Amino acid sequence: MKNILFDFISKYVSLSEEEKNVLLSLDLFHTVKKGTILLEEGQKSNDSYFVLKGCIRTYYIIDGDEKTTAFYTELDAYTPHCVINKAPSEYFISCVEDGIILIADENMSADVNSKFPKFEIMCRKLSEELLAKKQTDFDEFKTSSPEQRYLNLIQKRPDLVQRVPQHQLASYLGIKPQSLSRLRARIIEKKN
Amino acid sequence: MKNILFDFISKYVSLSEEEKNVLLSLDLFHTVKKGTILLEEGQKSNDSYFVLKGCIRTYYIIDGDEKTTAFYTELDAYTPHCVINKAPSEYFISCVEDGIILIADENMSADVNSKFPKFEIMCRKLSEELLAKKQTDFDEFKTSSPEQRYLNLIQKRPDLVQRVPQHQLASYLGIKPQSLSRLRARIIEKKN
DNA sequence: AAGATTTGTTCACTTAAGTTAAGAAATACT
DNA sequence: AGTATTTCTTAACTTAAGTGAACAAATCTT
Repeated sequence: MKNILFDFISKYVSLSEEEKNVLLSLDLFHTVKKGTILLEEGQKSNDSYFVLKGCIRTYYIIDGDEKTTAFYTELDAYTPHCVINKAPSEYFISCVEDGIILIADENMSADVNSKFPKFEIMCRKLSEELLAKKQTDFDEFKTSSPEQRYLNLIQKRPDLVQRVPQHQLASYLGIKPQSLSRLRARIIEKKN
Repeated sequence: MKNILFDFISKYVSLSEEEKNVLLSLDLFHTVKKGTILLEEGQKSNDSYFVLKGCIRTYYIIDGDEKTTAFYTELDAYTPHCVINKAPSEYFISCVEDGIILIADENMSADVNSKFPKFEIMCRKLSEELLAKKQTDFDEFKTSSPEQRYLNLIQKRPDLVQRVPQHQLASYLGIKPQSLSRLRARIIEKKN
């Protein structure tokens, strides 16, 4: 797990042994069980996540039912909105599978960032990159139909379709579970 | 214009006079005419934008017609994806109105960031904030209907509905111009 | 293993968006 | 000012998503 983390970091900055040891002294790694709720609606939090293994999802409860809006899997980093704006969370975060998650408290990060400017640089680069990518994903979503979005998902994140329940995928695609079922049947129909 | 910029920056870090002077020495401010194209599809660029006055939009050309996916107005900062991934742009950026735009070349930013860690911190905070907000906007988009999205837009960015052509708004809302017309008629109908 | 719950599919019906086309209104152009 | 172009609306028709319900399949639970 350490290696996975350091390999990831090395894409942004190169760490000395000392810096690596500082990170390892922080008790960042957590094993989580499927179904564990990491954050609840209404709750405040200072935790950012980095998925080493497994899958976590964010979901809202609107009119009584779940709307899943995002999945984070291996090597995905994620800071919830409530950490940034210091307000109660508007959504839940839970674990789709058993996994290993790195959890970094904001005070921790601030500490490390002020001691090692390298981390500050890494965080900036990573955020800039994720922001650009998020915007592109959003663009793609806006400019395509549910069917195109599903086909696109099969291409870009084929694992998700396997590891995540259909009804969660449906809201991730901005539609109802029944529509996803129908849409899939339609695609198979077209192939023949 | 200088004051607008420094007021904005002061929300993230406090600058010394020296640091302010460094910024002002960089020839960042540009007046732009409505219709000016800042970036074309296929083109490479290192420029980030900060809108002091006016409105810029990003749009794709898909099957021959424009799909507008984002608007940036007063105090919005924006770095195109092609700057981050060093690849040719997949979309255009153009000016919706006459305006004043701050344009920062990446070399410039790198220079300033390495001389003044404060800027690095500001960029990290700003990116983190924008990323969190973008995700929330995306969530909202996914979990609502075109009509809800339009009503939401009237609440949150009422200026946009005034200053931007309907057909650009339509693709921003993920629908066709005719559907936006119909949807607006439907809303007015409901009021009576 | 039996029963309960969650998950996924199908169907009939409703609602709204996509499509194509025509025309009105506003804006830009010379 | 008059013409051309762009922008916006309306309408009829098509297509696909939303809704509610029933059922099948898979998965917990005990």
